[in-house]
Amino acid sequence: IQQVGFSYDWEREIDTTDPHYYRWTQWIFMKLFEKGLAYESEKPVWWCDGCKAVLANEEVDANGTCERKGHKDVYRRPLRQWILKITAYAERLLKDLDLLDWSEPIKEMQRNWIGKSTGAEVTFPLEGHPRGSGDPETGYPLKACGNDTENDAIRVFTTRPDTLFGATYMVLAPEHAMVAKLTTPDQKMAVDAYVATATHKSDLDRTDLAKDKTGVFTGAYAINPVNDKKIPVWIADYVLMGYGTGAIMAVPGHDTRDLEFAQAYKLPIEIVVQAPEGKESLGFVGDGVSVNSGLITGLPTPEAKQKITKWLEEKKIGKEAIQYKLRDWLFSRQRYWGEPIPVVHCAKCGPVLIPESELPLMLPEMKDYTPTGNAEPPLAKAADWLKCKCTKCGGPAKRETNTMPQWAGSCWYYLRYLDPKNATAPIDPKKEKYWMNVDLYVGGAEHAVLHLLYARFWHKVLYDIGVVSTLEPFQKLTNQGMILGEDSQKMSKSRGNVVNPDVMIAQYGADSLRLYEMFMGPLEMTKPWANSGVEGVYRFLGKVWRLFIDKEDKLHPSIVQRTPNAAELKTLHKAIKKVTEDLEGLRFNTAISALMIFMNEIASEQDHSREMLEKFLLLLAPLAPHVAEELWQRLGHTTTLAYEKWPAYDDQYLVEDQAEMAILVGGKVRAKMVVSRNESDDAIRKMSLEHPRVKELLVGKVVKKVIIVPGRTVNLVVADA
RNA sequence: GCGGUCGUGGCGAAAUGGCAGACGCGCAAGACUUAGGAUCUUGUCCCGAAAGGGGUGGGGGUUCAAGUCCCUCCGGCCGCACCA
Repeated sequence: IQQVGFSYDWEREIDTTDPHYYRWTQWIFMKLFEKGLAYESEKPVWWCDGCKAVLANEEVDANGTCERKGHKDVYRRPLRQWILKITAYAERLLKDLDLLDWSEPIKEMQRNWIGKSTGAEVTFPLEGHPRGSGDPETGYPLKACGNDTENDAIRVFTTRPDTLFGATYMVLAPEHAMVAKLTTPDQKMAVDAYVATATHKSDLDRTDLAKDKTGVFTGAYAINPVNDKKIPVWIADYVLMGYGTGAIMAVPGHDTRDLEFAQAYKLPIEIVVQAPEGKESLGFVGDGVSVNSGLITGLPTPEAKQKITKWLEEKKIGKEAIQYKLRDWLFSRQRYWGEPIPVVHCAKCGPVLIPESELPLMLPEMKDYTPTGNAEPPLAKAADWLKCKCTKCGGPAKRETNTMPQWAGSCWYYLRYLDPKNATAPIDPKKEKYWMNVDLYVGGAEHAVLHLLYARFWHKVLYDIGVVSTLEPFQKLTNQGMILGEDSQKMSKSRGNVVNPDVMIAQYGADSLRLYEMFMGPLEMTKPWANSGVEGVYRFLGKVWRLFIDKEDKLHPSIVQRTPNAAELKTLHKAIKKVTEDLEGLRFNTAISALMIFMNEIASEQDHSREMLEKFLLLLAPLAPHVAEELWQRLGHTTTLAYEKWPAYDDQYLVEDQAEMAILVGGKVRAKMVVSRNESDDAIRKMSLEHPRVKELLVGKVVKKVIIVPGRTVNLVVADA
């Protein structure tokens, strides 16, 4: 049986400074590059003028303050970066979630993060570029695309093509490449000023929903292709460059944001969807019936969407389209520590991979690997290392100075862990086949999106190039809940509520700490720490110890060689069954409580069967391994209990001869009776009706029905006579 | 705003739709002790002397039976957040 459990503590499981680990991580990058899944692009990074350094996202707080030194002068600055094209795998990452045994909330988080929307792309010609000025074949301006300044049309994405007739204006993101081209001379000053402020705003300012929407008219007009109406083109920062085409058709009648904007700037608003009975049509964003909408008037929203999309396709001015919220993955860091990216830059050939024979490419030894003071990464200071030859043309070239993020190693450590010393391949295919995929992955919910999405992406790429044989890396995923401080707040140094495990171990031992963490409550639940709780499980372990060991530190004389009696067997097998099933389901808290019940039940016995106590130790072992192992040895065993067979339970010992049943009259517990196990339903019915207390209650009533739940309850359904 | 999740004693929590509060903490009383912050025993949801009654965030519903299923409202936590 393969039971591989992993937790996200990978830097302890893998030697991250191992040159071979560098080699294969870089090798995977090369495969990504070869497949066109790694590309360079200008992307903004946080720059702190005070530190004179690039900051990581987590080093900038919500107000745009540098968390290192508290500098206020942090802003976005575009930088050449390596990007991985995770969006090319968006559909597979979404679809294959169905193959996984993960909790629904985590799957849902990934689905939201990937954010698939189905709708349509529609091309809006610009005024002054009539039909025919674009593509000669279609007779329509098709040269419409987000960043193409040769456009004579604007392309938008919408999930509501059925509201096209209500599109009364258009909005471009301030960064949209068409802005400069479109803007009329008299609007240029206003537009330039708006664009300048927008780029200096922090993301937080821009996405603050509480703030009023702002924007500027460009002076240009577009034509709504469904009704040939002339509509103004605006720019506004509520439209994001990073999603869709960076441009929208605004339908103020049926989009909350567009409505807000239209009201602020007195733009026309048209109602094109009739809301259902009792709801206001203005601002209605749900499904209704199309009105004032030409060929789709009278159709319910879903059908209207279909029909208008088909019409757009026929006219070659639009088509069905899918958009994802998922963005490509910014993969480079301006840090020293990290795997160097195995690329050289040649003036003639551009970015080129180094030869595979040169792997691993290690970091150069540097006296000073602090930031350079400009946006260049620290490696830019390693002059000798930097100089190299172009792989393609042999001419002079420079090494890439960005390094990989920590995510790189964490994306495939679970594979390398199975074959950590392999120098000729990332992993031996035989080992991969034997072990993969990971049966159980335990980690915090903080990895729900980033790590678990990145690792799945790499895994799928490795699948495509034949390195792994499974579509997904982690079959079952469980998120352990966070343990809060005793004040029910997140543990943090600043709150001073951090519980140090070393202190706990020194005071109570590792088994007590471990046992308490499992006993606190369900694994996946957030729960507060309580020192008194540790005390409780510590006492339990003390009780166990004293059961085996007497005051002279010798094996307790009450442990004798004898067959357990029926009562003991019942106690034992009850515990075996419960612990076995609970461990399977990761319900450690109730497994431990079953062991406590076992202890309570045998507490009053004069002597104990050795055989029974040995089985008990085996049950305890996974939960408190040190104590269990020590007692195992004290019993005279010379080998570890780790390799002993897990005890099996036998249902025959669990059968109760008698059961106490509750008698319910009209749904309320009114009496109790003891019945033997094999009593027939008829007999039970008779006994319950003859119970003196029940007889009293039944005066003036008739019993209409009797429902018997074996061994538990008898419910007498009554009515007035 | 959207998505998710959770509301049960003084506290952490149990409970295939079938006797709510298992187990542990805390508390109380007792035992053993020179002593106990060690250990053991007993008790501990609320009202009530008892008989009995009430009780799983509020309200409604389904069911012979609801902590559990459905609707609705309130509150906490987590994630995303102007995603067109």
